[in-house]
Amino acid sequence: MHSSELVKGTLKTIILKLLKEKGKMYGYEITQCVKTLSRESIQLTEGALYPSLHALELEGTLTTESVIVNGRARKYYQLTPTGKSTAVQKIEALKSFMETLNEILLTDKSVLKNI
Amino acid sequence: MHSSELVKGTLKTIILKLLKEKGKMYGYEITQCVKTLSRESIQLTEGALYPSLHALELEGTLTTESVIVNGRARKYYQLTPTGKSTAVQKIEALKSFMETLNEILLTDKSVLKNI
DNA sequence: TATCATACATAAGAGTTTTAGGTATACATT
DNA sequence: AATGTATACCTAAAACTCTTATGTATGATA
Repeated sequence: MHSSELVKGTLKTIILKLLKEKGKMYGYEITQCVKTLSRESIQLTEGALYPSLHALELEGTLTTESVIVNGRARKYYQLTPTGKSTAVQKIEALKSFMETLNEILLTDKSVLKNI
Repeated sequence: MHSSELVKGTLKTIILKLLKEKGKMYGYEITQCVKTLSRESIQLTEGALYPSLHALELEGTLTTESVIVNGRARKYYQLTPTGKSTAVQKIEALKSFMETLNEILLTDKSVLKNI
């Protein structure tokens, strides 16, 4: 299981990535999807997920649509047009950050000697 | 410049990685080293760095040694024996998390359809 | 004699997550 | 019939960490 410390900074980007690919998803579906994709190593908590979704909605990144399926309420989230470009930007920013991190993690003693 | 949101979760691991490679470093040196290694894209703030260093010291991960160099005080930090294994674990955990993230970021519509 | 770089540090406020709890339906098992 | 599990939403207090702003001080440079 990955530490929640690490997941924190990437939560919004993960949500945006999934919505970008899938079109629309509901909260519970997002938790299950992340769980499956991460091979059970990321378990989003609802206390973190829902406030994030609501914040993204307030920012204008997402819109919602409530429907009843099998007698239960579901709230689908999908990207707005501006939300789509936000998603692209956030995803690129994360990739870029990961490249930087990789360089740091590959740094060894001999490289550091010259800095 | 990478968003501080992303740096947050990885700050301690970055510190531990540098100390593991370099043996001992002082606070200001860490900020400059990260700045250089990241090609100016990560600028650690002192308000985040020092509390983290102090926390790591309290946890028993680091020990400190104060010295005067060129008339100015410096406080060197280095890993304790347990700190070394903490560092190795944290670094491995970060690598593992990055692999998981990569898988998520590479996921496309067709893969999600089957989940 | 300013100003920049070096070097440490902290505190109030801001922001996010954790933890714990609440509500509710459908379905399978005991 | 009752219980448990999975589905599905949500929030609030407390905990945690960072940002922002500030403070102290020395050395070098313009």
